[in-house]
Formats: sequence, structure tokens, C-alpha cells
Amino acid sequence: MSAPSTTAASESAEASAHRRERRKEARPGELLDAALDLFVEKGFAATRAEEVAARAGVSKGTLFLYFPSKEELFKAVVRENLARVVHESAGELDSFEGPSDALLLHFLQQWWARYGATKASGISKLIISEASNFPELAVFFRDEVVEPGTALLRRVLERGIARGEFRPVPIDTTVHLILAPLLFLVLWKHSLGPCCDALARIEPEAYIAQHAELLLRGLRADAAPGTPDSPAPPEPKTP
Amino acid sequence: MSAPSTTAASESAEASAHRRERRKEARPGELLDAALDLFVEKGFAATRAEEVAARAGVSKGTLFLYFPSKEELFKAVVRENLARVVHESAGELDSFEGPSDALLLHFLQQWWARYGATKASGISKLIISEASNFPELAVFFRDEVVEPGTALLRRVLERGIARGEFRPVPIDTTVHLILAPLLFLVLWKHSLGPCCDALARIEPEAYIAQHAELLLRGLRADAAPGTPDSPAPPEPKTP
Amino acid sequence: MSAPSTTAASESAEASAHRRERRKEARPGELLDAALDLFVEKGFAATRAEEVAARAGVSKGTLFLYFPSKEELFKAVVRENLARVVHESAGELDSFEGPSDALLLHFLQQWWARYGATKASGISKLIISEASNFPELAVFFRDEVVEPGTALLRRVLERGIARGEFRPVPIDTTVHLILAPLLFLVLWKHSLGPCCDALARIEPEAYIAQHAELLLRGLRADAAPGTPDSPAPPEPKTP
Amino acid sequence: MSAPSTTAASESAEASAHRRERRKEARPGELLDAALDLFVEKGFAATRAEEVAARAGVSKGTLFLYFPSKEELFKAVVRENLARVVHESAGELDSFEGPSDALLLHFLQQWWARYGATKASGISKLIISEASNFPELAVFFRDEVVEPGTALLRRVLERGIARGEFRPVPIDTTVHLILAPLLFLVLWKHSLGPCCDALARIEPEAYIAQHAELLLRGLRADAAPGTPDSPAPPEPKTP
DNA sequence: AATGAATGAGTATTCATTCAT
DNA sequence: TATGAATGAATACTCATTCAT
Repeated sequence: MSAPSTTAASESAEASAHRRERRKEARPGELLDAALDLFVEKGFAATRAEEVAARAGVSKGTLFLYFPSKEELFKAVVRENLARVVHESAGELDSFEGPSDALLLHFLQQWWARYGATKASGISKLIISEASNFPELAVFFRDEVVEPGTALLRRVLERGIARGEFRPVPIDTTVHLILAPLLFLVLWKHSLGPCCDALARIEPEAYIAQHAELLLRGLRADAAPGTPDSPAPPEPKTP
Repeated sequence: MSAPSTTAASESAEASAHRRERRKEARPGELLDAALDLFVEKGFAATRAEEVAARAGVSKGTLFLYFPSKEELFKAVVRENLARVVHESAGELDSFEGPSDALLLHFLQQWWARYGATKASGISKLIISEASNFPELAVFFRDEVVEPGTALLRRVLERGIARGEFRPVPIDTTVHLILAPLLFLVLWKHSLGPCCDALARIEPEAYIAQHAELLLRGLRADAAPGTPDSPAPPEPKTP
Repeated sequence: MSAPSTTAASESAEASAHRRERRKEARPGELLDAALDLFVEKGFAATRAEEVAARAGVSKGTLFLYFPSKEELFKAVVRENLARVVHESAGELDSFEGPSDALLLHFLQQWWARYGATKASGISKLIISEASNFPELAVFFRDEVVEPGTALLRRVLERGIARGEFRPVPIDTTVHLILAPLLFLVLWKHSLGPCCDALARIEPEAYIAQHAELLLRGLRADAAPGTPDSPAPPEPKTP
Repeated sequence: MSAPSTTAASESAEASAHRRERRKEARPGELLDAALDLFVEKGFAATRAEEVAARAGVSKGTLFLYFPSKEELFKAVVRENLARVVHESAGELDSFEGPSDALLLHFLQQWWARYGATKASGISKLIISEASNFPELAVFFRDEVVEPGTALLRRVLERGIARGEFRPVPIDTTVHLILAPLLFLVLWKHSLGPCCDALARIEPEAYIAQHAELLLRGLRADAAPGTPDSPAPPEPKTP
């Protein structure tokens, strides 16, 4: 008890300094989170900058301390959330050993767990809505998400076909057909879902499972050997 | 008949009156067309009322003569285009005779021809983008499009299952899985497509065909265990 | 009195149409006038766009209907008022016949009557205040006012020297020395004058007259012939 | 003196304390300097407080530690620099012995050396620009600079006239005519000059010399008899 | 019916000023 | 003292909407 006050004082000083610093470092993240919520919910134009700030618990001015404009905030939201997704799910699949149908199933489930189920999935709706107003972002999305994602799936399909597990199918088209229900799921979640409680609420896991089953039945090369199966139709190539 | 000039005059007067009337009646339609284009391209908020008027060839004031507000114009655009879609494709399928896989194929192809390929398909993007800002429209969309559309598909599936042509599958989930690639197609067309020329351009007919093939393989109830596999499924013919 | 109502009606319709049109055409001028007043009085930054509109008797929005931004309004004010001045006083002096001192006196008096005494003279203060914020305008001022104005004076001096009426003096420097009191006059009028009522109010005409007299005494080549007058000092040329 | 280390330590402590103190005391001066530069260059409104602080090498907060507001900073800048100017050149002229033309020449050259050539000359531009926004400063300027300055010049003229060296001229008007080219010089330096490099750059010394020569020729009472000179016009007195 | 000049509520953005550290 | 993160009043500018013609 000799010098507790001093200790306490310096402790609290440290603590509050820490708190302040932590807040400062956390600010951009908090703002991006708030902005993601609002942009996804209401769209870019209908979201007021002050609202974003308010939801992040700061004032209007603070927002512009971290992002020079609403547009830059929007871009940051997209980049931040996309970057996270893409980088995480990168190489993992290449080291997979086992049958290709299990691999594909794994891919679908992981996609849901890592992206579809998270707030970040709202980005898909954002991009679709604002692609023509932010072409720059659309290109970014294409390069950072669509392209790597389709490349991943393409390798899965090629692996399956090479190993004789999948029928030969037109790769690119099939990739899109595999992704479509995933996109559908997140769009439903962020657009019509909230308005259609009354109607069939989609159960993501069951939906994914059923997608996988239907898909794998469609893909599997379990035709009796010797049966001259329809040869792989030529992939439509863009000229 | 005595004075041909008079007749001619009245004729031309009639004609121009007609023309003017037709124009007058056409006005709202021209405005709705222009508005659909712009709303789809840029979204609701980013579309300026004056632009819509200009594209329709009238002045700003005239727009508000026909529609009391930009919101009402938007709703009218959605309603008009949705109504068109739904009413046309109603009963036709019920009178279909023939195998269910052909029926399903027919459904998919018709959907593309009658909706996906038209300007109206942009409505899907609009609804997805603005659902939370126009819940009323989302409900309208659910009731007028989603519900009847899924009901239609549901009947097709039930027919196929009842006739032993399709495996028993969870109906609602499968309906969504059938619709998802269709939605994907129109969203691609109206959002990322225009920005991604360089990347894989999707060929709608081939895409639909491949969707049908994959889907029908997944649905068909002909996999007798141990039985050497299904006879070659009918090659999807693109018209 | 047979159809007075019709006549009256068409007259009033015409009149109001006219009034409207006249107003529309007058708007930019009214706005420029209001803006000149306020910019001169308070400076560019301290003048609020809405104030300008209010003084011109219109609403904020209307201002931006005619000028795309406050900066452009400012530029228009400068250009409009400068252009007027310069073009008016152009060639007149060249056709002058008579002694050069009378010519110079005429120049000074005209300058006051046509520029110094008008609202437009406030532009000088504006330019001086905002030159570094609107370099573009400073250049415009240099090219459209300073350069032609000094050229005019230069010709007057050269004429006087050539005719033996003026001593040979360094032209450019002297031109600036002639202009300086004129500038001083308008700056006084628009800056300190209003604050210094108590102090000596400058009487423009007397001031100009005294400037002319002092100047002409300094310039006149009436030194007794044979008196070795100071030779014309070399004009400092910028390298 | 026993422990040099202690001495050294305390010396260095003292020194650094001194240095810090000097710095502390210098702060306001550094801020005033920075502010003068920026205010002169860009005007009051276009100068950001943070910029001033940055140029002075301190943080935004520190600025407001020394000056309660931007307006007060501005006033301090003006007061500080004006005070400097006026007090220095006070009595010196009264003790001058010699001809009045030499005295006047001395005045002009000193004015340039002590004021025109220094940063403080930018104050003139500031006052002219902001007189109506800071009437208090305009009055201050009038009382502290214009009035004493003109009084000084007035005495010079009166001396010359009294000694028969200058013609009798209207004093106040002539005072303004003497000052005008000086003001012109500093305004040119701080406004148009920087934008008009290409155009005639004014050489201050030559300009002042020429001003003096022209002026003295105009003032000197050595007109050859026979010239029907105008008698001194009555000075216009403002009541 | 059609026009387009005018309006003014609404919003992004800036920046002097404060205050916890 | 000194800092710089945070604030919010102030202001330029937009655009749906009105209305006199």
C-alpha cells in the first residue's frame, strides 16, 4: 500500500493510452463493418455517410478522417471483404487426396462456411447492384474472385475427369452451373429472404447438400464401361 | 364527297389525331421502356428522372404528368414487366403431354426465350438490388413471380416423380436449384457481363442446354442398381 | 370593346411569356451583378452561394442552373467585367490629335470615368486578393487588362517622346508609375475607404487632376534647351 | 567547481532548458511567421490552421494553445507586423538636415528597404483583401500605418514647401500620390508578380529611383519664370 | 397536354476547435 | 506543454418535383 496510487495511476494512464490507441487502430475496421452492413442492406446510394458513422459509434467527421470519400469507403469495403475470402481459400484444395466427388462436396461446404455464411457474402449483391456504377470494382471482383474461384473449380472438374470419376463435360459452362446455386443462396439471403419469411425459407446446409447430390449424380462417370456415352460437347469458346 | 379537299383534310386531320392519340397512349410505354433500360443499367438511385424523360424523347415535366413520382415510376416499371412475364407462360405447361424430361427442358428453354433474352430480365437485377428499399415490390415479386414460377416447376417435378420418371427429391429445394442457374444467367447478362467482355462470355443456349443435361441426369430415376446405365439421354437440342 | 377580353387575355399571355423570357435572359446578368457586389465586398471565400442567389432574387438552385460552380461564377464575373472594360477603351486613343500631355490627361480621366467610377473597378481588388488561388484568372487579367492597358500607355509615352513633348524616360517603369495611383484609387474605394470615412476621403477627380499635373511636370521636356538633361536611364530588361 | 561533470551536466541542463525556453518563447513568433506567409500567399479563408501549424513545425493543437482562434491569429499577424514597421521608422526623418528632395528620396528608399523588401509588406495585400471582413483591423491599419505614414510624408512636403524647395501642392492628395507607387510595388510583388514571370518583372530599386525622379521633377519649385504655372489649388478638405 | 425555369430539401465534405491523453 | 483523434457546424451542390406559360 506504500505506492499503490502511483501504480494505479500509471496503470490507468497506460490502460487508457492503450484503449485510445486500440480504438484508433480499430476505427477503420469498425467503419468498414458498419458500412458493409448498410451498403448490403440498402445499397450504395441509399446509405448515408452519417449513418455509417453513427453505426460505428463515431461522428460524421471521423468517417472522413479514415476514408477520403464515400466512394473510397465503398471500394475499401469491397476490397477488404473480398481479399479476406480469396486469400483464405486458396491452395487448400490442391492438396486434397481422395475421390473427386468428396472434393467437390468439400468445396461446396467450405464455400458456404467461409463465405456464404458470413457477412461478407453481402458483397456479391453489392457488386451485382453497382457493377455499372463502379466498373473498376467489377473488374476487381472479376480478377480477384470470379477468376480465382472458377479456376479452382475448373481444376476440381479436370481432376475428376482425368481420374475417370466425372464424365467429360464442358468445363467452363459447368463451373458456372456449379456456382450459380451458391450465388443464388447468398442473394436470397440478402435480398428476398428478409422479405419472404412467410415463404419457403431456404435451409443453407440442406440446400447445399441437395445441390451436391444432384450435381454429382449429373457428373459421375458411373456409366457401364463400353457404353458409348455422349462425348464431351465442345466447350463454347469466346472468340 | 363533293369536296375532296375537305375529305382529304378531314382524313389527314383524323390521321394526325390518331397518330397523336397513339402517341399519347404510347407515352407511358415509352417512358417505362426508357426507365427500364436506365434502372437496370444504373440502379434506381443513380438514374435521374431527367435522363429517363430525355431517353423517352419528352421533357422532365411530362414524366411527372404520367407518374406522380420517381418511386411510382419504378414500381410501374417493375409491375409492368413482371406482369408481362407471368401471364404469358401460365397454363401452357399443364397441357403438355410427353415425358417429363422433355417438359422440363421445354420449360427451361421457354424461360430463356420469353424472359431471359428480353429486356425484362433486367427486372431480376433490379429486384435483388432494391428489395430492401422497396419491400412492397419484393413482396409483389414474390407473389407474382417467385410463387407462380416455383409452383409451375413444382408441378413439373411432381409430375415427373409421380410418373416414375424422376427420383423422389425434396421438391422446394430442387426447384430453387433449377432456378438458380437461370437467375445467374440474367444477372451475368446485366451486371458483370458488360464489364467482363474479355473473360468467358456465357453463351445462353449452350448454358441452358448443359444445365438441362446435368439436371436431368441428376433427376432421372433410371439408375437400377447394378443395371448398366441409362440409355443415352436425349441430346438437348438448341433451337 | 367588342372583344376586349380576348385581346386582353392574349396580351397578358404574350406579356407574361415575354416577361418570363426576359427574366430568363436577364438571369445570368443579374446573378453576375449580385456576385460582383458580394465578391468585391467580402472576398471569394466569404461569399456564400446562397447569398448571391438571394441578392439576385432567386433561389440557390437557380444559381447553379446558370453557373456550374461557385468558381465558375467567379471567373464569369471577372471575365464579364474585364471584357467590357478592355474592349470599350481600345482604339480610341490612337486617333487622338493634339499635344501628348492633353492625350495623357484624357487617358487618365477616361480611365476613371469608364472603369474607376464603375462597380467593375472592384475587380482589381478581387484579382489582387485571389491571384494565387485562381492563377488562371491572374493570367487572364494580365493578358486582357494589364498587357493591353500598359501597351496603350506605352504608345502614349512613345508618341510624346517621339514628338519631343516628353523627356525620354524608361517606358515600362514609367507606365507602372502612371498606373499605380489609378489602382490605388480603386483599392482605396473598395477597401479602406469604407472603413475610413473619418479620415481623408479621396476626391477622385481632384486626385486624378493632381496626378496628371505632377506627372506631366515630371515628364515634360520643357527644360531650357541646352540644359544637359539627365539622359534616359537604360530600361531594365528582364533577362 | 569540484565536480566538473556535475557542472557540465548542470550546464548542459541549463543550456537545454534555455534552448527549450527560447523555443517556447519563440513558438508564437514561429507561428506568426508561418501564418504571415500563408495568409499573404492564399488569403485568410483559404489558409488552413493545420497548414500554419505544420509550417511552424508544431501540431494543430499547439496553434490553439497560443491563439484562441484563427481570427485572433490573423489579427496578431497583422498587429505584430504593422507594429514592427511603424515604430522603426518614426522620428528619424525629423532630424534630417539637408535638401528636401534628398529627404524625400531617402524616405522612399528607406520605405522599400525597411518595409517593401520584407515579408511584412504582404500585410498590405492582406489588409486590402480583408478590410471589410475585419473592419477592426482596417481601422487599426489606418491608425497605426496610414495615419502616421501620411503624417510623416506630410511633414516632409511641408518642410520642402516651407523651405521653398517644393512648389506649393495640395498636401494630402500629393501624399497619396507618393504612396501609391509604393503600394503598387508590394501588391505586384505579392499578387500578380508570381503569376507574371513572363511579363515585365518590376525591378524595385530602379522603379523607386524613377518614381523619385519623376516625382521630384514634378514637385521642385525651380520652374523657370515665365511659365504660367498654376497656383497651388486649394486642398479639398473633408469635414 | 407539354414544357422547362425555378425551387429547396437533402447530402457529402471541409475544417476550425476541443479535449483526453 | 504538446499532441492529434474526434467533433459538428457550415456550405457547395444535386435533383426530384412544381407550376406558370
